[in-house]
Amino acid sequence: MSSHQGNLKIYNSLSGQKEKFEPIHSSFVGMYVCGPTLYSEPHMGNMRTFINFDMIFRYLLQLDYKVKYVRNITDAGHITNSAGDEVDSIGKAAKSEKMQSLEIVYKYNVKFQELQRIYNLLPPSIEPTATGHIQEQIEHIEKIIENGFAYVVNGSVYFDVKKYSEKFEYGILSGRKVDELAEETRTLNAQGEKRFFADFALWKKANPEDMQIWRSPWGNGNPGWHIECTAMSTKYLGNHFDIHGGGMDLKFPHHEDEIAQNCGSLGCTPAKYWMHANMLNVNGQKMSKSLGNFFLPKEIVEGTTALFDKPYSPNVIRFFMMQAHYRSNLDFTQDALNAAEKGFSRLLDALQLIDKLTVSPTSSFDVKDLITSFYSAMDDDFNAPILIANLFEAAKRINLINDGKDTITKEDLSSLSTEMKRFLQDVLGIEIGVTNSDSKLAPVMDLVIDLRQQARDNKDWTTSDKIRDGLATAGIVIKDTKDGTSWS
RNA sequence: GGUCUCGUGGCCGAGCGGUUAGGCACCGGUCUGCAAAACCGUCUACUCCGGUUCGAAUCCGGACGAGACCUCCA
Repeated sequence: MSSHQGNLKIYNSLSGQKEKFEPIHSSFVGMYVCGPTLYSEPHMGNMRTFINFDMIFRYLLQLDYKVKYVRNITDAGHITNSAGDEVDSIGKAAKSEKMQSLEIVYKYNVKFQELQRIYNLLPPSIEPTATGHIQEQIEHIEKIIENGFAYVVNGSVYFDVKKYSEKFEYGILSGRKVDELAEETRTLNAQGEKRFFADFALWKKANPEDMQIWRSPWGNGNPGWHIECTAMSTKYLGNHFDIHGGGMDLKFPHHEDEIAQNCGSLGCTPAKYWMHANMLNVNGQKMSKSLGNFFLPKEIVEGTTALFDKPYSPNVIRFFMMQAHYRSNLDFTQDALNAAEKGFSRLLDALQLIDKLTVSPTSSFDVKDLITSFYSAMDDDFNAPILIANLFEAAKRINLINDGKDTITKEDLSSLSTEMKRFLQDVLGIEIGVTNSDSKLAPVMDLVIDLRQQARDNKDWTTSDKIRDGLATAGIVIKDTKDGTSWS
């Protein structure tokens, strides 16, 4: 049991408050996060959510919790929305790309896995798929019908929100009231087979043109959108588990309906803590596929988006994202990215310096206090921006020690070094110590720098400046320091 | 139309009753053959109007502005 356990507070969307984190089974944590629907390549906004939950996963591990992290893959198209329109995103993609549905999913899953590697996401404990759990979904639906909270119409099954509301409270997560829902809705869409407009599909009868069809007690069809998460979360984490996460936009209706399904089937809410990560904005507006204002996580790394005139490393992007709280909106702009890039390299420079520092018999500042501040930042609802601010404070101290204006003991130095690296690398998931020096170029550069140094020793400024300017044209920057010349 | 969130210095972004958040840029300094880089220092803001309070960016009310959800969405 880590001494740092027990201080964590989490903002629970269900209560709207920060709550002390107390796992259901002492040091075990069950966490379920809604993953992507793989009908296309996940965009940067999608990635932000996964990166944020990766950070949360990492910190929980750091606190020595035994975490079971389940993140699903939606590989079944959902053919209805409450408006009654037919929207099967995967089927649509399959048709337009002339592939089978699972081929589409496989194709984009390969890309998604690659993105996870690029952005240094830890693999979840398990990534279950919707199509692999059709049986479990059917069983849940049967139980809901049995409990009287769903009805069958013409081969489809709908959740009965009115019946449910007699015993449970529909809308506890999103704050919506069933009686008000009717007036709230801008346009009352065709209810079709539904008894009440707020009812939602648990199972939908197949259309002849559907590409994926499953057999069920109600005939051939497809599962509804929400039931897959209920089936998979309870299968792998139990009826009631610790954390359920996802993007803010899933709060309603998806998470609300998950709660209803869980209560309707098992009599209890699925999760103790609900966490919602906020959206990524582009020019103040939510990045989304439908708005078309998105770019892909690979494009920004390769520098191929029109939005930015240069590529950024995945580390810089992660660092940039971690400078904003997971519950806040974040605007992606070139200026902000450049600022993050500079700040990040400042932090890296300090970390490179840390192992070269000379130690003293005493420390001139409270190192333990500084380290504690790393933990308390993260304990306060995963406040990564504060953590980073504290890391910069540490970086400043390192520089001051280097300048002889601060002192540190051997013991303090070693724990500061360990903790800084731990938080940057293991908690924030940002790789440090990456050198981009080309192995073939390095000896050439050594030679060039040596020649320039000779010229400088001879006070031949014309030659030395010519070398410096020439390299600059080639994109190589020469840095003269006290300890010699370096390049990048 | 309904529900909700938010409006912080040139930019990004924390804080949410009393303390310098932090980063980037600017400016000053150190270093340097000159530069660049690096490091140190400085810069003290909270949309507006009322109210509560000894004290408000932080709480309450109002105005204006922005965004999210209500339809597939991370």
